Amino acid sequence: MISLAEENYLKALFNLAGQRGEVNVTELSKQLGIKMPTVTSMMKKLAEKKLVYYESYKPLRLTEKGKKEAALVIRKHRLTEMFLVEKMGLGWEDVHEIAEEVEHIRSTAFFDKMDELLGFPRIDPHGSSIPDKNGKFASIPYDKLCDCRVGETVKLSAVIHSSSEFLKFLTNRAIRLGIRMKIRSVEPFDGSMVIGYDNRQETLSRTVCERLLVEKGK
Amino acid sequence: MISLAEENYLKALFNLAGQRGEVNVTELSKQLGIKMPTVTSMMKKLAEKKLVYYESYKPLRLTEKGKKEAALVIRKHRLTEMFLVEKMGLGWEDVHEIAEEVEHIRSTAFFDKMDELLGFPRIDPHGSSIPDKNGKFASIPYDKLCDCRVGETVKLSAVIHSSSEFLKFLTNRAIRLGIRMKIRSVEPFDGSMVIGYDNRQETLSRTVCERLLVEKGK
DNA sequence: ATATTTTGTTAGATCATCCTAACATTATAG
DNA sequence: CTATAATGTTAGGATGATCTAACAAAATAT
Repeated sequence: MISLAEENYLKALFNLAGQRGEVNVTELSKQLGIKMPTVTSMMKKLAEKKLVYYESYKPLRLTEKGKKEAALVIRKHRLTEMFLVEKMGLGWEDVHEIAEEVEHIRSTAFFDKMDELLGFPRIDPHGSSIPDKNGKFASIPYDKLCDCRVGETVKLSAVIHSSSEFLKFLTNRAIRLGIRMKIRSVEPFDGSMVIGYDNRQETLSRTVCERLLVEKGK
Repeated sequence: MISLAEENYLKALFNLAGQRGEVNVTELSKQLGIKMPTVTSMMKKLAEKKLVYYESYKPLRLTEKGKKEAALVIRKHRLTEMFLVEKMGLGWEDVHEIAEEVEHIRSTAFFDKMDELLGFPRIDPHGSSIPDKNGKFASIPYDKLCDCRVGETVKLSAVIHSSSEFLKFLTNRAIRLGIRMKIRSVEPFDGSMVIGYDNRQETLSRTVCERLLVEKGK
């Protein structure tokens, strides 16, 4: 049995693990707001449960089992967020916090029902992939907006690591999932882009463009 | 701040407190499946928080503050059950267990939204009263079926302490909220009643009749 | 009215999760 | 290539919620 605390560690590990799948104790500690010694001892416990690979002074990695468990928590989180937004009419800014609690509910029937009512979506309201019942992510080949070229027209399909500030930023500019954007120009100096959409035009910083995932030729 | 464990004690105290509002340590211990010494020490803690009146060897009583907090948990539980049944299409038998977890979610917005989507019901799918945001129960003057007299016709409006076995029992006999029942006879020996409804007739034990809440003259 | 049973409390332990302070290792910068 | 900084671990302690064993009070039964 995986406790609520353990689930939070697994989820954080999953979210922090980049391409290499490695995470520092310091990073994890900051992400969770939990002091490093506590993290270390929890890593030992998770290692005993075969959920993480842990060796002193080495970076942390999830085992396959750990990845699956993390994915199942993420599934519950994302289904909840989507359900709250789409079926209950709550605001994007409110749902994350609620989902942080709901994601720990044991009943799979509850989440499977949400899944069904939502029509088995593979993408959540933030544009992130929703793992299936087995913890598998559907791989959807997105490109970062910042990797596109001037003149391309693309469809905004997902948003990375959305904080509520970021979501407000996007909302304020009427940037939402599904819109077509045309890249009018790129500033070589700082990588900011001028984007046209919906009869309007905005300059987006590199930081923003790295977080907007698009599909080309759509 | 009231912890999850504390909320469970308050809820159990509320549910066990009858007319007199008093509960034994033994009863509470059995209800929660927690050993008596643990209950005693929790009572001391809740007394410090002004949620219960506690004196050694005396029955336990909730304070007004304790009643309010308990009512708020019960509100969340009942709204959840109703939402799961009415809006998500889950079965009555499944929802109790899920609601036991959901009821501890902090966000009041979440439950207020359920309330709104359900049309601000004051009665839940089990026929129990749903407290409002301030922890107030709408007083609905029900009578127990067993307190009615032969010949009376009454409307079934609520069901007390519904276990899934009890709900199945009722379903099997097509006894559901809203039906009119006529009391055909009462057995003085054991208090069982013969009831007519929907062109059928059933004998209900005293135990069952104590759990069926009805409105007279309706 | 005393003995027995039931009920409730105290004392002391365990387990999970967290903490701080001190120490150890690894990485980095002169 | 050492000195310093950053990162990670160990040791020991706190808190919340639980337990068992032993004791105390209250209720009950003969």
